[in-house]
Amino acid sequence: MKDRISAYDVAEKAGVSQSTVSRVLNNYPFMKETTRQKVLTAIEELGFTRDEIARSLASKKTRTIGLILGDITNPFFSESAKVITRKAQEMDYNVILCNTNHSEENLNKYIQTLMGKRVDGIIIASADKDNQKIKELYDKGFPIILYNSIMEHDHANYIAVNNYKGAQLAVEHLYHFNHREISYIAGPSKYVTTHLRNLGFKDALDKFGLKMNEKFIYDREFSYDEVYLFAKNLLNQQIRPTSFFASSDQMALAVLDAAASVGISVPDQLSVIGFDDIDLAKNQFIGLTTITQPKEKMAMLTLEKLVGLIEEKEHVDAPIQIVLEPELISRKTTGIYKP
Amino acid sequence: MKDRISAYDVAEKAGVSQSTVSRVLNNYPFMKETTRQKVLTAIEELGFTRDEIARSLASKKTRTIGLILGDITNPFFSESAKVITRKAQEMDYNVILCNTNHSEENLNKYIQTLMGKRVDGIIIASADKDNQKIKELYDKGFPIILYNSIMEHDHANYIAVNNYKGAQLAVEHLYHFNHREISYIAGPSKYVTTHLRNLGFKDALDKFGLKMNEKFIYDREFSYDEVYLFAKNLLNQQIRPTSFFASSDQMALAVLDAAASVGISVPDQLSVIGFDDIDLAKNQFIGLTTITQPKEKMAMLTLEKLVGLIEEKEHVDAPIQIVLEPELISRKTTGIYKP
DNA sequence: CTGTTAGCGCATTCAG
DNA sequence: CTGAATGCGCTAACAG
Repeated sequence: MKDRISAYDVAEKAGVSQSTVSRVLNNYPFMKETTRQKVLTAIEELGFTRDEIARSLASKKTRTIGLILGDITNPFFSESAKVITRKAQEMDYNVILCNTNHSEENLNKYIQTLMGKRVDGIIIASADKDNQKIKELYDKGFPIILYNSIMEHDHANYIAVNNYKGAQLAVEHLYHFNHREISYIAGPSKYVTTHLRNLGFKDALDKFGLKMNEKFIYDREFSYDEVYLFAKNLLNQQIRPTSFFASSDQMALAVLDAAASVGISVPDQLSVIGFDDIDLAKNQFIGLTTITQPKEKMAMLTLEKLVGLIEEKEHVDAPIQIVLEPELISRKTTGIYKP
Repeated sequence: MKDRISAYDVAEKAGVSQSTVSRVLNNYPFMKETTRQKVLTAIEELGFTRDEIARSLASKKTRTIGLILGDITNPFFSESAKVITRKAQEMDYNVILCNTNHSEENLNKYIQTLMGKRVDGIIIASADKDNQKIKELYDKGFPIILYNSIMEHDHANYIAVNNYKGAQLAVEHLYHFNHREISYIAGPSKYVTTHLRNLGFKDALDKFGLKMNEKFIYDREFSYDEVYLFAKNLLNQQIRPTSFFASSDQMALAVLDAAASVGISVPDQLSVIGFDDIDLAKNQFIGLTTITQPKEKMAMLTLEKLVGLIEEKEHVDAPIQIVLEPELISRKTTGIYKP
């Protein structure tokens, strides 16, 4: 690889100073049009592109944001990431993608790395509720927003759905379909979002005078394989639930997988409801009943707010905390229970 | 935000020079252990983290690679991205994710941006077969590898499956299941990979003495909605195919969606086979018959080779061109055709 | 309107 | 084994 062409080379060729080159690169308005053109043609002829690294060092801005998420293969995350990266491109930002596999150790490591890379801001889509690094950054005034994640403490910006209500909607739906034995794939309560869903689930049960069967509750890690095994095992018991509420569509898919593996048909013998409304849920071959999260809107909002924090980080008086409303979409995987 | 702590601050606190701090940061071996400790504790106490931007400028390495792909919501890409990012983290590289939505304009823009950001290398997972920028970069000796993408010309490194054979396997399978009317969701021939699959498809047809019905071929963009509409329309005709071969599982899903929408049951009335073997294909609720790509292996290889190019880019004598073998996995969406 | 100058925070010679 | 000096390629005052 031959040596890079610098702004000095361009300056020399155009017969101007390097700072003039810098000015045209930055669209400085008060310039003689002829010199701008001279520089522009020199840039063209040399095939010059500016070194963003040097630019970042000098300007203290990288126009890069970090996006940390739990699992990019979960459509909820990839669909969100798609919106965020598109929007970012429109706003002239790049995104560094970090996949934690739901491990807090990875999360902290990635935060560290991203800070080292001097990103202008960070979006975190899977944060443990008591993570200290996030709190520290927030308190320092660093632009950081949680996407569908909430902290125990109030030291954070977040944009999320009303998870409590979402869970209630799910239980209501199942109850009205005559289900009394509901298995709940909750996920670990180290996330506030799942914690809130758990609360919503329990309160809804109470409301309908239903008792909770601890054996029907899965509260371990978000792992497709583990949930699959859990569901399969449950479905093989004498006394088994008539329905499942999974706190993500991905996990609902694992339940469907398990049901198919033991020959239980959905929705005739088992109802399944998810959470997220991933694109696949709409697929009529599957038709997953689920709770919508307004992903697109959430993702757009998150990026807009983040860029807002980055570009005018004066008034960080109150945290940004937005909660959107979920909705139930009934499709083919839930049906009326007939004993 | 208070001012950053620099290596000078650390140096001062430790009573050494900045270059010494730099040495411990870079694990320079020939140092007095006591000074190293002094520096280390100073770093600890100050909570110093080095500025990777400055480091990059000085060292001319960013330890960042660009990953350009067509659509992160297509599981084939997100599953590949997951492997690549994990592997990258292990090798101490970061990845900037770029989503082109299959537009060459975006592709070129992203390549430009990434070069500006001084990434050490680029992986491209959706490249138009005659893209000039890729050729230029390759010819300059810049580390760049195509992932499951091939160029018309030979100026490129790539790692891909034998797409030609994959398509043949699919047709063979369908043929042995008595299907004679096969619709093929090909995708645009601007990609060599799809072009090769098209060839494989046609040759297999010839081999079995089958005629190709042009109306059964979809050769436009990879768009879920368009494929859905195409398939739905076809399935509503008097004369309709008895089977579909889709050149990605994502598109196969669109076909299943369309079939469900018109009440055609799979595999009784219609067989569907995909390509990629995304995780979801294994889901027994769906059970998509498909052609495997050894994603994991391909992704690992790609990153290893790329890092190889980056870190020892002396012997770039011959291009890296690796072709892996696909395999057919028969599941539930294909069955024997009974007229 | 444009040139000069001084950093940005490190890595990297070169001395010692 | 360690310090001083220089520069990576650009931005951002400050002059003029």
